[in-house]
Amino acid sequence: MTLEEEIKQTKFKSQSQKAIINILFTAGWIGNDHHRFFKKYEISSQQFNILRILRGQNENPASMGLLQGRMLDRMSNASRLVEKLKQKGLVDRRECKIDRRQVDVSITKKGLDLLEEIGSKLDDNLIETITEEEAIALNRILDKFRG
Amino acid sequence: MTLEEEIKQTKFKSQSQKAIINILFTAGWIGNDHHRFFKKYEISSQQFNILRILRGQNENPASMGLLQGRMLDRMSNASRLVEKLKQKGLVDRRECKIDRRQVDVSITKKGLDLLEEIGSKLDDNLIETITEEEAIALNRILDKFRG
DNA sequence: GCACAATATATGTATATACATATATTTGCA
DNA sequence: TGCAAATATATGTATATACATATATTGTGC
Repeated sequence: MTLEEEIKQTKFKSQSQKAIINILFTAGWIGNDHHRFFKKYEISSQQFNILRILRGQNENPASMGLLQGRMLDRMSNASRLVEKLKQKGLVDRRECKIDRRQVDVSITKKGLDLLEEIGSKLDDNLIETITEEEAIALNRILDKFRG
Repeated sequence: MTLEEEIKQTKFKSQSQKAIINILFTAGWIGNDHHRFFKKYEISSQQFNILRILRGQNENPASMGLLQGRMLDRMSNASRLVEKLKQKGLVDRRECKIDRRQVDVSITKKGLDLLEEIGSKLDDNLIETITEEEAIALNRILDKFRG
């Protein structure tokens, strides 16, 4: 369905203005898909994002600041997400010995197992509707869009 | 900045997988911009969206169902957003005489004045970084992406 | 006409977010 | 060294969302 059909709006001031709305709408569409997918594993997509960043650290713990810098949705509340993950036993959080303001966050065996279980199912979930060339063009234009 | 620089991630399974992350990241980027913009007017972007839909109704009231169908972020809670707007005097909500399950929601003079005040400042806010041709390509690929 | 299904909206609960502010610790500089 | 500025994290508050459920009203098949 075209954007016009989806939100029943026919007039846009420009293709750029329409693109903005299209990006927001498509992100919501993907977000709903992810939300439903992760529900099976009792985590949110944001919590999954943190787990993946921690795995990428290869044994090195991450500080809250590092997590925030790599998260898709920036700003605040890495603390609260880490707290949720800790309650589920998926991460460890301990005081950083070198700088006691910081905390060392690391993924647990249970967290790694969960990531393993989820595996590639996430992306398999989305059928490939666009070609490699289109994906490359999309990435280029989005990067340019953000300036 | 490229997506890789923004989220400090260098490996993606495919251009499509990268595009998904890019769409989510860019939508968050736009969302932050909108959030800051609308703060000046003491409404949220979702509340603004509802006001704009109501203005598009040209005097005809809208039901909650109609609002939900046209919102960017679907599902539930049009009720709560309308309640917020009503408290600010920007919309009216009354029982629908024909079907008493429904409610007739309409924009007030104050609501129209606010939309007028915001005017075109919203889009002026975003500098045009991509060309018309790129915007057209972006819209086409996003529509195709959603299937 | 009436019982029951379908529809429209509202609300309770859990989650996530932005922003402001609070607290603890470290750094830097006179 | 001592003390203010900077930094890292945590938390309070308001907003928005998904989902489940509740309530009121309308439609339908018998």
